[in-house]
Amino acid sequence: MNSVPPNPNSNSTVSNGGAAEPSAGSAAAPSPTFSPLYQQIKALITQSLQSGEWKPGELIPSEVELANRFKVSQGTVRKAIDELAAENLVMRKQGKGTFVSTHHEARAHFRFLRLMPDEGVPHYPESKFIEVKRMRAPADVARLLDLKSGDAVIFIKRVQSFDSLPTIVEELWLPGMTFKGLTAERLVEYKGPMYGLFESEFGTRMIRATEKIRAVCAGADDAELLHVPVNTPLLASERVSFTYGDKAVELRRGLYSTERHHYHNELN
Amino acid sequence: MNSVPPNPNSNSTVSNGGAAEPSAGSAAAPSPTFSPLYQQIKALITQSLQSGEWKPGELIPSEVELANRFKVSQGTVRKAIDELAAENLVMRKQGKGTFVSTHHEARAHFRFLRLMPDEGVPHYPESKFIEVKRMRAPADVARLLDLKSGDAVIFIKRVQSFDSLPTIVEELWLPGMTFKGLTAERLVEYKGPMYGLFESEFGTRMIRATEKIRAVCAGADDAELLHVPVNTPLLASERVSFTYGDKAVELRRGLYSTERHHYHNELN
DNA sequence: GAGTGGTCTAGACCACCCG
DNA sequence: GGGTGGTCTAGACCACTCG
Repeated sequence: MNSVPPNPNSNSTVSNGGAAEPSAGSAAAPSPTFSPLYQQIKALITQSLQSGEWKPGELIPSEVELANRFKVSQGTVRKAIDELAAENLVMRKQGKGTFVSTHHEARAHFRFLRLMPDEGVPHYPESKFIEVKRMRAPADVARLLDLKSGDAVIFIKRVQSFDSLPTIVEELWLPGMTFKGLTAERLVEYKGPMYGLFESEFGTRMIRATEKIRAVCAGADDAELLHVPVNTPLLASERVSFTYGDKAVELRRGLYSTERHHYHNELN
Repeated sequence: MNSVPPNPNSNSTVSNGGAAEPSAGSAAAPSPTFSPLYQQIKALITQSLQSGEWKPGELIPSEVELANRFKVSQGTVRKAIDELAAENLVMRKQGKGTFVSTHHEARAHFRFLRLMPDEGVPHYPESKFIEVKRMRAPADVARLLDLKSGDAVIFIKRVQSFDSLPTIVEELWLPGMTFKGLTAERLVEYKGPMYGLFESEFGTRMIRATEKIRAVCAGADDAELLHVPVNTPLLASERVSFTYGDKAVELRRGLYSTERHHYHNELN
């Protein structure tokens, strides 16, 4: 019994401190910056996602294939993919394979849209665009998007309606660099969530976002757009969305009418 | 090579459809209700948590010990504990062991309190209790807490202040059954988050919650309590909190002043 | 039946903590 | 130095999908 091969830590493309030489038992400090193998694999897979080697909606190579490619065991790439799945970058489907997540799916639509109807089933709103223009980033926008004040940004203002009832008025700022060529026409003709368009047309996938929410009173303009009396209380949300590498690529300020809807949240 | 023992699926306390008999290869349908071993282990561990065999803050048995107890491999209990840790029921500490999570820790305090200061570091507010009484559950409260209308509930109203500035006014309803003996005195003298008291004194641990958020205008009473003008816009939150077994054990309705604070959320 | 993800095991070794 | 969680491997088998 117990005659397993010495497990030479399978040298490979990736490693920690030392290059190879796993033989002796007491040499080389345990590497001050220790990073597990599966984290390195995860980073490599993430790179392939970011670079577009595997596009949203597509099937990525199987676990065994990736294990061979990276010269590690299947269990290790498995753990890497587990984390990517937990972060919604990838979706596993037993018997079929692992797919790159996409914002073109019913499942993804309510990951960022948290406004739910008080009654009835959630559904996606229709958009009406009020304004789309290129401009220079104001100081506050520049700061949140990690740009320089005065850098080119695209500004979008729209109203979203559920069952023809205007409920959300939103202003968006996007880095001009990243969204070169985004036009009002393209926005209007596009059906489905805006993040789907960003992903398909500009190769920019929203990964996560942070949101700050307040209560405010409706001003005259917004009251008119939302068909509510002036001074109606509204939810005000400020959202910054991030793509790969924690890069901020969208600032979105929304006003939500909460007459027939509420902001839904799960605390875990 | 390749002379591993036949892996008799190690019969055990737990199992799926068939009792044992893992020998033949083609008998017994693959059990219509298949539940992985690690899920069964997870359920068993959860039972021990719920029953109080291991109390909040305490060390639970080591992975190898649990593996022996349940007659499974360490890897299997590991996967079970992984999920419990992901659900915040348990906390792993390398080199020390696995501990039952508790609401008495700085880490846990902001899991349910999402109101953050616009500037400065988050800290926990001071409470001032306005009212504590036993009453019969109104219909809407009964429905949300899964009680019968008229069942005994405890009603609590309090104001919470950050740096002596009143910011939150909250009304809570708790099932009288679960929180027998909860008094105003006990609440007042207790320092720290209320969920800590619930856990220590009543053996009821809050696991998760759902929240619905709206914008409203301050009425006269609430405006006075929060030191804001009447009709100031406020965030209104309705939270239902759950303990083990998805049992609702708290209804909390809060009004938040968002002059100097905001509701913070992460979208993943 | 072949391929993919999902489960389970057994064993080795590593990083971390503490007495 | 011994215990605990954390990583990694290798291999077997299961559940699911699809042609």
